[in-house]
Amino acid sequence: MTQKDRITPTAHFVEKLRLAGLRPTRQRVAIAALLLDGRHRHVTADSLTEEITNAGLHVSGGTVYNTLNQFTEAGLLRRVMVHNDYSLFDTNTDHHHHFYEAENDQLVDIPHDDVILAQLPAAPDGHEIKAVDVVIHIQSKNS
Amino acid sequence: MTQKDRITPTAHFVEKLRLAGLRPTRQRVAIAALLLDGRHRHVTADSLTEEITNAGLHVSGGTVYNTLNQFTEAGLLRRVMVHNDYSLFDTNTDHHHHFYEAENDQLVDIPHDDVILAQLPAAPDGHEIKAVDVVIHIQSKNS
DNA sequence: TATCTAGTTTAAAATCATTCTAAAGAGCCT
DNA sequence: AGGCTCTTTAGAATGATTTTAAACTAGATA
Repeated sequence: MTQKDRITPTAHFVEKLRLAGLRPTRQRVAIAALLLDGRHRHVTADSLTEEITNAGLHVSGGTVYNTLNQFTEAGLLRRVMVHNDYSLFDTNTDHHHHFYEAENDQLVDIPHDDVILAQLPAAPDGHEIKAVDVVIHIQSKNS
Repeated sequence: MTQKDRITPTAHFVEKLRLAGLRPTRQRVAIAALLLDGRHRHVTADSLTEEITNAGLHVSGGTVYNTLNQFTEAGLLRRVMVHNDYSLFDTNTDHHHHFYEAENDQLVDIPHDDVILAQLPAAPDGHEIKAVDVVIHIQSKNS
């Protein structure tokens, strides 16, 4: 297969990584191709490793973690806090919030037009707001 | 010292635990006396263990964790999600939110009169809202 | 008050996500 | 190609939390 056959050419991700100040290694390009294709989803180190394996590739565990952290630091991913059991990464870095259903350990995006924050409190003296994380915990009605 | 000398008599916590459906064991009463005295603060399993030690008592690590979880389940404490490194428990179970300063790993309550949520989105079909967690990440301006 | 039993506590081992380590490998500039 | 630095790797280490199996206790009952 030629490069032309791909929807998103490798060169695109190489460029994206360079812009983020990350050297485009084979591993990082592969992970970028899986995660930074514009689709919005939530991954864990584990689920990503599985995807990599399913794609017939191999990236060591340590590198998966490093890459996830580097991508987050570079603003290519967003870390979502829902519990202390493991880290969740969101490929949607736009400002948005989540519903979290503990029963199934399921995270769902809140439609962005469902305005939530009408007003933010002022940050304490000498500080500025960096990010706002809203997690609405939900449960099935029959419980 | 007599029971009368104490600000909050042990009987009060024994009752509180009974109401929560928890057998008032020596360990649980001790922890309740430390955490459920009405003061608002944030503790970790570690900081609580330290407090217990400073009070001249001893409760095993496993029990500290169990108790923290049971109190949370019973609604006597609230678990706050700020990072994946360890669990934080809030003795203030009222509806309120937090500022989180990653630099110093510091959690600060948002004054309850600083209204944030003007409107909540509807929960997905068949679900209801159990809790809303808002964490505003802040950082010092000179960085 | 002595006895019983289910619920608790204990110390220690086990778990598990994540980070660290030291050595081998790969971009990339000249 | 040579070389220098950044990366990756497998495996060991870390650290918070949970689990284990045995010892203990609250509270009910006789």
